[in-house]
Amino acid sequence: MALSEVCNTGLALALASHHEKAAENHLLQPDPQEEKKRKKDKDKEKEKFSLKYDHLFPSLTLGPSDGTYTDQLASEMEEAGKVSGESVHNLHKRASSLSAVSSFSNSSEGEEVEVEKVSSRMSNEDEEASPRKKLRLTKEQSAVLEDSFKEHATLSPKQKQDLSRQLSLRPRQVEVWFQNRRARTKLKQTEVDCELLKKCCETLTEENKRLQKELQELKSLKLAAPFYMQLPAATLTMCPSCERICNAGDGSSTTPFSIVATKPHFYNSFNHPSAAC
DNA sequence: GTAGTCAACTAGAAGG
DNA sequence: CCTTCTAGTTGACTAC
Repeated sequence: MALSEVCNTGLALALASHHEKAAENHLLQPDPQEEKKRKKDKDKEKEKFSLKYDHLFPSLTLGPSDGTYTDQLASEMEEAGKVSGESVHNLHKRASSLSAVSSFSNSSEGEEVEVEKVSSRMSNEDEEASPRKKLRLTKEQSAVLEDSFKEHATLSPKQKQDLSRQLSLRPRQVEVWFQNRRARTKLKQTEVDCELLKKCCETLTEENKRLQKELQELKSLKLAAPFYMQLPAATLTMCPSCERICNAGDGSSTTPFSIVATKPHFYNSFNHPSAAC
């Protein structure tokens, strides 16, 4: 989008309006450089994570132990809940209160390892005992989610189920990932829009300065040569963009700046923000 | 120590 | 009423 287009829209940015959602996906393909950096960081992170927690995996992989399978339980209960009409949220709470275990996977050299860890989804009374731990999605999980997000920024229940199965995540985790991803996308778009507005503002400020200067010049010209004063005021107007004097009755302007030239003479801070600068 | 990132959470609105 | 969404927040973790 050209800067001039932004400016000509009256600077009105309907951020994240529904009709923009589709466009967002195209606008916000991850910056390759940033993506590289992120990958690098994630690799580092993964390596460290593996080193840090690998020793825990065997004991954590044991599954139900004293806690049963919260993930499966939650998912199964979620499925059942759809039938019975019970809220998923409550089901997760119930599942979590039954067992403080959730699963995540960590890949090591392409090998997917299923682990169980202390759940981040605790009931209030459990929270004190074991505070939530940070779950990091693996590179593969993130990649699959990203791919899916590129196709659809929102999830259908079926897609959610499919992804959760494919990635060994709870449907809720997939859902949350998409929510956060949309939020990040929107934030990024807002930043881009802010930059555009900033540039637009700078341009308009410059234009305003130029016009002020021009006005001063014209005033001094008027004092020096009062020729124009002798003509009826209503017949003369100054076109601020093409820097020439023209007749107000003559609508056939040939200036390339037709927008400015056709409605040039009334500036206010509403439709010309720079005038307020 | 602190700023940044991100998964997970909550509250409230919208839509069915 | 339930589900799903956004906006804002929290807390774990990392990099500097």
